Order: sequence, then C-alpha cells, then structure tokens
Amino acid sequence: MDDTGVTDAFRAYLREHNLPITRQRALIAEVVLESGRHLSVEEVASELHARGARAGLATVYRTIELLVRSGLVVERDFGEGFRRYEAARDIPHHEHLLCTQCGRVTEFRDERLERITTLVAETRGYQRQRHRLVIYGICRECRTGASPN
Amino acid sequence: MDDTGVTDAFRAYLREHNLPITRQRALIAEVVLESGRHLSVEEVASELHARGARAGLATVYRTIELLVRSGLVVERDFGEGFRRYEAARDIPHHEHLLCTQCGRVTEFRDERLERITTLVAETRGYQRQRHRLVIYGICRECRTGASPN
DNA sequence: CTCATTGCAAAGGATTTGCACTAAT
DNA sequence: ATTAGTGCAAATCCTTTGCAATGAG
Repeated sequence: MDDTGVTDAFRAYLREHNLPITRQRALIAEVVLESGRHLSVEEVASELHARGARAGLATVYRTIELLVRSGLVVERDFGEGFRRYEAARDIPHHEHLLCTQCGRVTEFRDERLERITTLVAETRGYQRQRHRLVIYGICRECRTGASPN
Repeated sequence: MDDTGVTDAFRAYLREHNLPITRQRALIAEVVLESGRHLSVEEVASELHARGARAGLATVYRTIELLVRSGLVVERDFGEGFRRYEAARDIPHHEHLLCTQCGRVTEFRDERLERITTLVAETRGYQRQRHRLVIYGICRECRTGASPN
C-alpha cells in the first residue's frame, strides 16, 4: 500500500539508533502506523494474529514504546483503563470524541482550545506543557442502531 | 469545623438506603469531604493513619464508591495511572490544571468550553454526555523551587 | 440477635521486568 | 561471532472480590 513513508521512517529511526530491524518490529510498526485508528495493545496483538503473524505482548509493548520515542506514534489515555496508540501524522494537535457505547474515536481540531488553555495556564501561574480534551458521547451509528460495532 | 453539611448529608444518604453508619465510613467521608483537594485512595488511607485512625484499603475503596453514588464525591482520572476523588461542592462543572512535577491540582471554569464541546459533538453526530479537559504544566512553586511539595 | 461491614489475602487486568533462547548484523 | 531482541513467566501497580471474623441497629 502506502508504507513508503511511515514504516520506512521507523526503519530509518532504528538504523540511526543502531537497533536491529526485526520481523516483529516491522510487523508491529506496520499495524500501528497504517491503521487509521486508535489501537490498544490488545488490538495490535489481535491484528497481528489476524495477519497470520504473532508476537508476544511484551514485544508489542516494547516496540510501541520505540514507536512513541521515535515520534511516529502518539500515546492516548481516554480513561478506559488502558492506553491507545495512534499514528502521529502531520496533524499538530487535535482533540477526541469517544463513543461511550462502541468505543469509536473521532478527531477534531479547534484553534480556540489552544488559546484558551494557554491563557488559563498563564493566568494560574502554570508553565503550560500540553492539554488533553476528550468529549464523551454516543455516536450516530450507536443511536440509530446501525452496526453497533 | 464545618461538617454540618457534607458529612451529615452522607449520614442521611446511608440512613435512607438502610446502610449502617460505621466508624470507618464516617471517618473516610470526613477525610474526603472536608479535604479541599483531589485525593487518591492511597492519600485517603494515609490521612486516616495520620489522624490515628485506620481502615483497610478495600474499605476505603468501598466507601468511596458509596460517596460517588451518593453524588457527594466526584471521581477524576488525570491519566496518572490511578484515580482521584474530589468533594462535589455546588460547582456545576470545572476543568483541571495538573502540575506534572508535584501533582498539585488547580481548578478553573470557562463557559466557552461548554459551548465549544457541545457544538463540536453536535457537528460530529455525537449525543454529548460530558467532557474532560486537563491542562498539564508546571506550577509556579515548582518553577521557583519553593517547597516542591 | 441478625445481617451488613470490615479486613486480609487472593484474584484481576494492564503493563513491566528478568532471563534463557533466538535472531539480526 | 557479538550483541540485542524475543517470549514466557513472574512481578508490579491499582482495584476488586471472597470469606471468616466483627460490629451496627
């Protein structure tokens, strides 16, 4: 498909850091980087199995850590009790809508949030680092009963 | 002090539901409801010990669950790997600033966030339930090196 | 007295770590 | 050949649960 960019970028990262490019690392990177979704570690492992490949959970965790360090993947915590990982495309920063029924995630971006959070932090004496906004609700599909995922 | 309101409200809640008012429940409620902070379960247990009282962690968890159900306490998840609990005063909804160094929590309220999140949810086809915003940064005290908490 | 609570320890779910074995360069 | 990675199981951290002993009403 279109793995010319992202997966190659990970290979480059590994080379630059003198880290071996193993079969597992290539596979895990492919799954996470080419999925347009916000995957949990469990989901990454399942996807590997679905593709006939396999890797121990520990390896998935370790490789994802590398992907995050490389800047190619971003870690998300929506308060579900586990973390999700999303390919860091070129989008600078965005917020998330989470369907509390099916877990669907929708992204959006709003400049005003950057301004508001920056100003609030300043006003309260905080040196702002980042912010996290999640809107919880029920998506259209779940409400109309069309494939509850 | 001022436990005329909150702790009595919890006692009333227990009576209404035919639940025994035990020494532990009274103590835990007092700690959580009178602290103006966002406490973790561990912190509640420590505070109990500091007051010469004690209660098993399981009891703290169970009592806090009751406090949340009664509506007197609100659960928070700042992505730290554990949950915090805050007395639900009369404030309708507010956001949080979290110091990534000392864990200090500061609250603020901004009407614009209600409007923005409501509008975004609507636009994206979500039936909005709630939202959660946390701004991460370093508080003034931690930057100036005054009692790093 | 009777029934729910308490406390401890065991169980759980997500994530990390130790270590012998295997694979990349 | 070397050196690092993999996989499994054990270990951790937070939270929940089972059950015998305890306490509230």
